[in-house]
Amino acid sequence: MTPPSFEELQFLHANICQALGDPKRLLILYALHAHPRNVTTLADDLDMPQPTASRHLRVLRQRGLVTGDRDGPSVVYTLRDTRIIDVLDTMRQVMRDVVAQQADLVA
Amino acid sequence: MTPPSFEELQFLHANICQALGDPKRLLILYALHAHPRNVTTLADDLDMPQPTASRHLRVLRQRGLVTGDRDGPSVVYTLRDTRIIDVLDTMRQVMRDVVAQQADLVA
DNA sequence: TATACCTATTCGCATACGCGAATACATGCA
DNA sequence: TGCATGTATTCGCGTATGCGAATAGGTATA
Repeated sequence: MTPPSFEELQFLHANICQALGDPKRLLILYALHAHPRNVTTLADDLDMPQPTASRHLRVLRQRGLVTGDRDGPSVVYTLRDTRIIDVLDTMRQVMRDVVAQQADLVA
Repeated sequence: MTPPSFEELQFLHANICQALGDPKRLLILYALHAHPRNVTTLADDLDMPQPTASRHLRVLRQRGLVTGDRDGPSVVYTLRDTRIIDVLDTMRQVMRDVVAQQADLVA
């Protein structure tokens, strides 16, 4: 993959990185990866107020990371691209390695 | 990989995601991936003030994404884990696909 | 239309973040 | 010890972001 220009990195930040910039949104992404849900159910499952979940879902939807399909009175939200989960899992592994390496320095 | 708890996601956010939360830091990571550099050279190459580069490097260093090794009067910064670049490249591809899909909706 | 349910938005506030400018700190050499 | 080079930090400011609370909007059914 060719190295990105600063303009592309600005887009990347605005469209993806910024969306990953809140732990509750990460939690929502993993939850929707487990299975799609509407806002009320999601908010209840994740123990957060419905407006909070709705606001976070808007951020994720505007950036195309989740889709919302109306089903009668409710809107079912779905994770659009599972590569996002791959990305987050890789980050988790990197984080673990970093922590392990820092622990070695102390030992 | 087992699903993460909210606590782990808070750590992930604080240690990795937050570090990727500025386009200039993404630029720095790609630049150091190309080859290690000291702060002054990096700032000059990326056309940003030296204190700005130093501040961003501190964020990346504190989270273990880059390392700084002193070499005489200067400190050479190196990307610690190239999986970070893999992660960013995957994000770029996801972004491109999202944009392409949005373009299809208009066409 | 009226009602109930689900979803989205607005407002005010507090917090967090990045920057420019200036400056302090550290290292190596004469 | 001075001096030059390179690095890191502090301060004040403006901006961005998330939240709680309240409320507005939208959809289906009677």
